[in-house]
Amino acid sequence: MLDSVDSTALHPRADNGAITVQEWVYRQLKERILTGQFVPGRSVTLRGIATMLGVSPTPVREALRRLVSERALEVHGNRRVSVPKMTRRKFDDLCAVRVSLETLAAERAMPHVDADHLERLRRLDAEVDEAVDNGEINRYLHRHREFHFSIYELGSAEVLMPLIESVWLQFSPFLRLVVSHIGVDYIVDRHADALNALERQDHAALRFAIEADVREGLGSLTESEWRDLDAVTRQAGDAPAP
Amino acid sequence: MLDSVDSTALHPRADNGAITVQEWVYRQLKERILTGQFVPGRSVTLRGIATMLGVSPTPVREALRRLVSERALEVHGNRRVSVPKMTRRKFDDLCAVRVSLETLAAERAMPHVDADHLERLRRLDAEVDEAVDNGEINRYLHRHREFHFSIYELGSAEVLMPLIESVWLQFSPFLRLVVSHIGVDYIVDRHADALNALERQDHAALRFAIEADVREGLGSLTESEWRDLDAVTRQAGDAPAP
DNA sequence: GCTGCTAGTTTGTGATCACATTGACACCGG
DNA sequence: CCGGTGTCAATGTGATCACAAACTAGCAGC
Repeated sequence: MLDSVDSTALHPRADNGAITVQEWVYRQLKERILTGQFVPGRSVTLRGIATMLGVSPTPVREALRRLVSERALEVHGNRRVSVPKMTRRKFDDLCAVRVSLETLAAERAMPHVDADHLERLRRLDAEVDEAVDNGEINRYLHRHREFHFSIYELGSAEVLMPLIESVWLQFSPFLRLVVSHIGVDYIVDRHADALNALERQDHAALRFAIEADVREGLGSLTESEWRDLDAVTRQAGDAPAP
Repeated sequence: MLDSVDSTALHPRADNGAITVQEWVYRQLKERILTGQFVPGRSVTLRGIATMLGVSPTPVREALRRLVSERALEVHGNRRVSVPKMTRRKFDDLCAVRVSLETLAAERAMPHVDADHLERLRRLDAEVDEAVDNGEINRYLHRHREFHFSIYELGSAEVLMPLIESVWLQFSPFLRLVVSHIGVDYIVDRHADALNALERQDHAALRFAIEADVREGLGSLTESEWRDLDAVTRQAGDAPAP
């Protein structure tokens, strides 16, 4: 259990900042999913998580159900829950929804963006590029996510953000799988275009940049790469990503 | 408790079709929310639901958390959960997301629609009109929902449907409030246009019809109507809709 | 050698209990 | 008459327990 990753990951509830155990477990699992530490196909057991985090099964069950609701996990007929596997069909749907939702979110964020935000976004983008250059997968995934969400959260936090988060939760384990098996080198992004559009307040250009960023990011997986990934997920019964 | 509404609402788990109590509770509450039996602002207590449905608090808590995840309910700082109140801001966001998601879903459904589906949709639309003419609010809400979802479920069930459902869960209590306080007479829909576009396989016309249906449906609430609805929800501590 | 059955283990589910926190309401002092 | 305070009920939370279903493994029989 050498993968105790995050800031708030002290011991079970050492922090005690008016946060419930269930909420804590939920955030732990969500973070692990978003950073791809749960590989698609991996089955998640209730007592396993409970003992891993040092809590009772009750709050774990609630956290798992929340994640199932958000489509980050799925339940099978056996009542077992696991990280959903990716299919081409689902991948296409996710891309389409990402385009639809994230262009809308970006457009809505545009009026609220100011110089400080732009500066912050540029810094994040620079860190993304840096992570790509150095081949730092974890840092790339973190910054990439931070960049996108830093835009979207400006406009409409209440309605759009949860939906986009749900899509990312479905997307991320697969993304992690791809970048760790195919490499981070082929990653292309349109962050610079998006930032310029944001600065010029150009709605159309922003939409185009976001759409291109989503579509080109992983849209061009070849047939053989799909088969390769399929083979990887097939043997995934356990064991988190390296 | 004279509002035991639905088909599957026998006694607690008299059916026993390999369905968990938690799932049953979830569906019960979801149905009640979608049909507007929980008015915005109403606070929902755990033990209250538990005794109402004749089960223990445990599965109720899980069902509530699922609904919170789907934004059908919200938790306050007090840990109390309630049906969220609608704001103009949120309403606008919901409309924009509905347009974005549902036009996409309709477009994706188009290739899969055949004569049987069209016939079924026409029948549903006729029932919607009939319900409007007779002022049958409950029937209207049911058929209206059935009409839309019958289109969307054709195309992409896996990714899009849950998102659309989440939006409808946020939308429906308010919709019920509106039609029951302002009347069902002013309701306009573009179902006929959508059906024609579907038949002609006209993507652009379909998108336009869906967008118009969403935007015109409740988009034109006047200032005084908003105030009126606000006054209604303000006094909503308890008591389901009539 | 392979299939089918059976015992033991694992896992999810739900009820119950104990505890902490919140909210309500009456009471008391000003 | 009003505001503060103490008490009690109500509520959410989480651990534990008992039970049922599912999976595993081992053995017998064909």
